[in-house]
Amino acid sequence: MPELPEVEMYRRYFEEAALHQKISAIEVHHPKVLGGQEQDFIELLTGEQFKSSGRWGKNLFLQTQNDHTVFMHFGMTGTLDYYNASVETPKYARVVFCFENEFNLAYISKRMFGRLGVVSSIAQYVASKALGKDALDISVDQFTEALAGKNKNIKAALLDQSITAGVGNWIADEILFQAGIYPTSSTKNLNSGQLRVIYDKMKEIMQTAIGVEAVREELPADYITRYGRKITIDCPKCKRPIEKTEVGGRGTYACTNCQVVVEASLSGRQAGE
DNA sequence: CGCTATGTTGTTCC
DNA sequence: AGGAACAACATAGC
Repeated sequence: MPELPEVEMYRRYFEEAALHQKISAIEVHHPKVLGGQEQDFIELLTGEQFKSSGRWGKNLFLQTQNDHTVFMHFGMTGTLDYYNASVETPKYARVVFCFENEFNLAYISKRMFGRLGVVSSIAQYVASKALGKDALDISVDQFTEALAGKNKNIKAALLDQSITAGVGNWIADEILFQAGIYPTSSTKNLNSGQLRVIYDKMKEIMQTAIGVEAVREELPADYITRYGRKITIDCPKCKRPIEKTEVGGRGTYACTNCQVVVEASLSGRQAGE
């Protein structure tokens, strides 16, 4: 379920569980998630110890004492599991790090959309994927600059990892709901005040989600993503039904009453600019 | 059976 | 050039 807050939880879980232990073996149950890197991956990492971790957007990085960096992207259905080697390997475990203490760390990917591998540095990976700044690190000026000159709907822009990294489909909906802006509004029509609100909500929602350890049911009562998609809810603010549409090819939830479609201003220049 | 799904990438068309 | 639309990837659940 990994958007930025979930991946941050995975990072903390990893830090508490699996640092400073020698990797005695690596089991590759499904080579495809390594993207053809299987031999290098095993050779470079066997015998190493993880000493630190990092995160950039939805990507997790595990770094060894000899400065090898393992990247992990989880697709739609990935997670980590640290477990005693004496118990059964978890279902959908694709790559398993076996440590000398008889515990294993499994990279799990049910739908096989996730990928992992070894790179020389976080910076190298970020550059190769052309990722924008992490959604928790980006400044409002950098956010505004990254959107400058774009003409795409704001929801697609938020999901664009090259603009800012870490926003997924649910958080994009939540940001725009909390900001009161309809998802199809074009970035070119948003003024600096509106961009500021979107930026502030993005940070606030990320931090709130991390604060509840990414447990959806513990999100604030006025969040539309609190119950997931199985429960049809009414708008927490105006009580009218939440609309389900498709924007940018993704299922999209919004309130047509509380979220305004921002149109081009007739004057050609907007107030406050 | 048909449809949808917390994501990314590549193609094609405009 | 940039953006939209769409398919592909693999699997489960409704």
